[in-house]
Amino acid sequence: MARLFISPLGQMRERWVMAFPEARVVSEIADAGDMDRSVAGSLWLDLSAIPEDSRRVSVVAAASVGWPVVAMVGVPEEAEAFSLLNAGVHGYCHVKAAPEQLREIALVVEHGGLWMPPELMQRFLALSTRVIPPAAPDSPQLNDLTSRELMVAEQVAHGASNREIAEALEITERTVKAHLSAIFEKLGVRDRVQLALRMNNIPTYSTIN
Amino acid sequence: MARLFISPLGQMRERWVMAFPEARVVSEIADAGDMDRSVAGSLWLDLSAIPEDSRRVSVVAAASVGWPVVAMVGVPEEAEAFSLLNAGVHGYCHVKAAPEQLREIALVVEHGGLWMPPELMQRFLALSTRVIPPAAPDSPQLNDLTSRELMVAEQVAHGASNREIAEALEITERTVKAHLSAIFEKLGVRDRVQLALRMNNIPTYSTIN
DNA sequence: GCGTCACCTGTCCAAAAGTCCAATGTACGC
DNA sequence: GCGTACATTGGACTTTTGGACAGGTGACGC
Repeated sequence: MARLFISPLGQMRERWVMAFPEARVVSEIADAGDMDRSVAGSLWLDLSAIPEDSRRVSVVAAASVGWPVVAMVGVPEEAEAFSLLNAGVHGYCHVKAAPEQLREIALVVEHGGLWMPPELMQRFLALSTRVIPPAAPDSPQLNDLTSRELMVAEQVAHGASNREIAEALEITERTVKAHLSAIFEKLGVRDRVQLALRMNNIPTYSTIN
Repeated sequence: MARLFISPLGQMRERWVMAFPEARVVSEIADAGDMDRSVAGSLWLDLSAIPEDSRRVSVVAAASVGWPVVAMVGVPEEAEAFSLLNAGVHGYCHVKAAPEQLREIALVVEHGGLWMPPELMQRFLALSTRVIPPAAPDSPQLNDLTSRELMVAEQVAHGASNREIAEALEITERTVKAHLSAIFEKLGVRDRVQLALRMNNIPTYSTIN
């Protein structure tokens, strides 16, 4: 199993060597061209010295290699973690992670898994229902809506005004309001904002409290 | 490393034995009470024979044991995968997965990772920006907002009314409106619904067209 | 000191959103 | 046929929202 570290400094940190004595290191992704892609392995990106706004492009470039990519940062942060996952990383950890942990992470990502610090993982799982595509809403109560009501609700879920909905469905604005009142009642929300959030599987204050 | 299978049939499938000759099996989660929790291990839930609507509770019960849980289903399906992840599973696979794959999955989840079929994983990562919590939005334009404006925007993102925001921030409803006007202007949205969607990284008609 | 900006507030006004009560037509099952 | 659910609309009304115009404070840099 081959491990390639990419660090602007161009040299291995002590911990990395302890975890993977045989690993190689380059200072830029472009320098990785000569590696043997026929063997399995993983790519380890040191992002700690790279400015926030160019991290994502580095990740995308690294991901194009084909090996799973682990992003290492100075301070793991929720929003960034999700952003980088979106860019294609399979691992996200502290740049000063202990050797045993590095090996653990390698094990996970090299076998098709996703790894991030436990707190982040927990948070990520808790929020995962949000990624459910709008086409497949999970709220059982939505079945209570009539077909027409559902059409109106979907428009609201996309930010449409009453007038726009009326035009789209070729009915009166008055009728839109009637449908909306029925929808609010059935779903237990109080206005279109909460409806929009509900339709997109996003919790609101009223659903929390 | 201990593996415990939970299957309504109460017996191991051939593939499971091939993957983990030493694994145990029980027919219900409640029957797992006598196991030794001091050693590390994983829980494998056979959900193929359990009706859709009670799968989630089974998972929650299993997750409470403390070991990582792998859910095995007849037909892996996107929406269900995300729902079960939310319920706490760390693995989601086909109930008829090959022994080598089962071992791979075990390796991943037992080392803190998340495993699901590659297609689902890819889809999941692609959608992951959606889970970005409102507290840490990724839209660059949000940096233009002042701290106070951001507070108001976040409240709206959770479905709060002007009155509620005013109370929460201890300011006048009038001031809330002033902040909102500034927010609409800066973010280029026209009303609170679109703001709420924007804050949650959900596209609206106006952002599409 | 002076300009700028964030922050806060006020009044007035108009539009949008939402509710209550009531009515009509249509489709469908028993 | 009759009851029920649905879709549609109207009138009248209240509440919420958002914009226009105007003004106050305090912090901070030059």
